[in-house]
Amino acid sequence: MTRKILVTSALPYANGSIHLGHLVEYIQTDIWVRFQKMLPKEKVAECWYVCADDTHGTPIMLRAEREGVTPEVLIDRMAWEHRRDFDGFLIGFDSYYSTNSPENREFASLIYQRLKAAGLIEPRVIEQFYDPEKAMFLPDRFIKGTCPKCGARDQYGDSCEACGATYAPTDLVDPYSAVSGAKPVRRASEHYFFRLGECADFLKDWTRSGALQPEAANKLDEWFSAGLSDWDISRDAPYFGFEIPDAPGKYFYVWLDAPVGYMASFAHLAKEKGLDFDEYWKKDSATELYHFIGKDILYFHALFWPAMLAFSGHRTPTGVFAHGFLTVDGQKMSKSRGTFITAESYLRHLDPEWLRYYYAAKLNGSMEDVDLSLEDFAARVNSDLVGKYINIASRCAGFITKHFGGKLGTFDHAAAVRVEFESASKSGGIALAYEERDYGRALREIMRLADSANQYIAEKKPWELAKQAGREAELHAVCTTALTLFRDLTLYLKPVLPRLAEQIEGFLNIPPLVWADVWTPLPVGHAINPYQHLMTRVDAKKIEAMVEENRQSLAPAPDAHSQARHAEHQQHAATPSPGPAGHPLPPAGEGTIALDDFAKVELRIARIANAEHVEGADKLLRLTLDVGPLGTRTVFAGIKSAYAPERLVGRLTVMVANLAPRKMKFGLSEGMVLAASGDQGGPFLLAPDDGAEPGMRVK
RNA sequence: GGUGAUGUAGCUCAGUCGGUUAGAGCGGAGGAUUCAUAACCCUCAGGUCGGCAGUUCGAUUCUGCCCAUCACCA
Repeated sequence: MTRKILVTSALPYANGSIHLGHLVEYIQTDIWVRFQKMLPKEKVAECWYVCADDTHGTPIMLRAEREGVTPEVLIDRMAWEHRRDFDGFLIGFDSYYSTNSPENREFASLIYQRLKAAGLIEPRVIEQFYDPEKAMFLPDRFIKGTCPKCGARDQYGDSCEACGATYAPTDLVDPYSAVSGAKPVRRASEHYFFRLGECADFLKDWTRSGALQPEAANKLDEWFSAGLSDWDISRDAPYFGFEIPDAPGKYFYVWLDAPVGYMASFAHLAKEKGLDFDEYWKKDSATELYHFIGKDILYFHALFWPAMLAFSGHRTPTGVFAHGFLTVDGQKMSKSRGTFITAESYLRHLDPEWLRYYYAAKLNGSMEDVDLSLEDFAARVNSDLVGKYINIASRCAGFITKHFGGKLGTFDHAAAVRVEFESASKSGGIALAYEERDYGRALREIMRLADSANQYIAEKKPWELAKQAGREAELHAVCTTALTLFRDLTLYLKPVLPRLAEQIEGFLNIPPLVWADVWTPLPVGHAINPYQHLMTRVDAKKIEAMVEENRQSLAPAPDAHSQARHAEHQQHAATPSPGPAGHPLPPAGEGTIALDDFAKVELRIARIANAEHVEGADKLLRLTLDVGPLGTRTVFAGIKSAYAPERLVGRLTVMVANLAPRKMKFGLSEGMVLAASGDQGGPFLLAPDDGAEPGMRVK
């Protein structure tokens, strides 16, 4: 039977940059998809890989507000960044879309309405903390206070980092809003609940359908025996998301519409490619649907999501594949240790295929955590890829070019190594390992073959044959055979190393390699291109430089969840108040920064609408800045020594609009104005040329 | 605290549906070689298979307890 497959990776939240933890999943998924796409059409007719940015929720709303932009502007920028990072790591999405899309609104609403019609949505009044100053309800992570158990101050609303206790935000002693600092009040509001408990029988069956890894199924059993609680799927305005049909002021909780993004992204692809959406999503669809996720979001994908799908008349996932977290050198990723490494930063220093290979070598399809040991990483890439695999081509190609005009000869059928390669091909063990997501096993097998190929060369000693007259045919055959073996190894490695494989296809002058069941030598007389270096070794100094660049001694930022994705978790991960999370400082001690680094500073033209002395401050003036469409900001500027307030009112200057607000003795400062100073005096405020308008971006 | 996972050579990991000498790669030691970006090839390292107890003719592999690490507790 011909398979049609749809694959997803979890949607990264538009509140942070992609880092090496995220990449475990995207690389794992991408390898699997690339493998499927290499299979013959009779086996796998289609395999589509879709993903999207997860864009809704309170953290996005507040961050956008803090940066003085609309949420749409923020998520556009993040989507652009995410795409750039994924491209850099050769993640081959067929569609990368957004949950803030018309398709997503449509599907989320449809699913909701069907669940409602099925009697699975129940309104219920609940009491929550409300920030009277910001006029909004506060998610748990935006409430801080003193731990009721151990008395530690400034703990989050759901758990204490000091003693590990978990509790409800209402248990906190002296709670305050992390958004405004105000004391929250309790306020009642009607929420909509998805009656998950009603779906228990269905879910128990689905769990046993083989869609889950054994460890995951065990986990679900725990949840079943604890009893399934209903799920709060609505949030009150203000909220960045989709308003619930027929419920003004109520919005879908971001986690409701996030997985629906899989459908939206596929719908977007289907429209572009002329695919039949319903063939993939209708009830009892014959196609296969797989979700790659981190184990942290198993609850959403193994309970809520299948239930949402099933009870809204859709198909359910064929498989949910959960992976573990990433650790670096055996520990959680840490900003202070410099191991919280962003994708962007990695790419500035190192080759993406090195990481793809290393992760693949460590992945085995289970939920175990994956450790990136930086020392092991370099050793492994250097010895396996460069020393072992690439070396095969490097040591043989020269003879073909020099002695035989770049043309291949006959294949050495008598070689013992041939039997090994042939049986590896016939057994299908490598393919099975890929299919089962046990890439570590696949690579061990491939490297074992690479060892055999090197042994073959060592045994035949082509360099000696080359010196002996009359043995040209033998030399020709040995090198031809070795390059054929190299071609096979490349085929096997192609899902992991797509770019390198493409280069090698060019070098060997062959069409793109696909997964062939029967292993055949390259034809006699086939011309190859001269060998050029295919891969360099990892330089430990570059790793050090990368780690150094990511080290942030300041910002005692919470280490957070290494994998944190999606709103729920980002709420835990992100520092709600000051400081955009996930943005490394520019490289310290290096003379230059990348354009991207500069682009993070949002400079805007501001009109000084008012300026006044600050009571009790020697150096500060309180400026009220008109930033055009961004509204007005209060900024405290240390320019009192050089400017009388009345001289400033009405003039234009330049401000940093996305600087984290800073609480000062005299009030909140929401940015800074730019001024020059030096030995000759100052400060001197910057001013734009005529024509600049308040709110314009300075670039 | 509850639950789950993990704990095998210096490092990163396989493996054992209980059974004579527990494996690989890397690192390290020695040798060989020079085709290959010092790569490759051969040999070696002798690790109480986290600890304790139990089941068994026999356990690293099963059971229980303990310790350590990690994660989850919606």
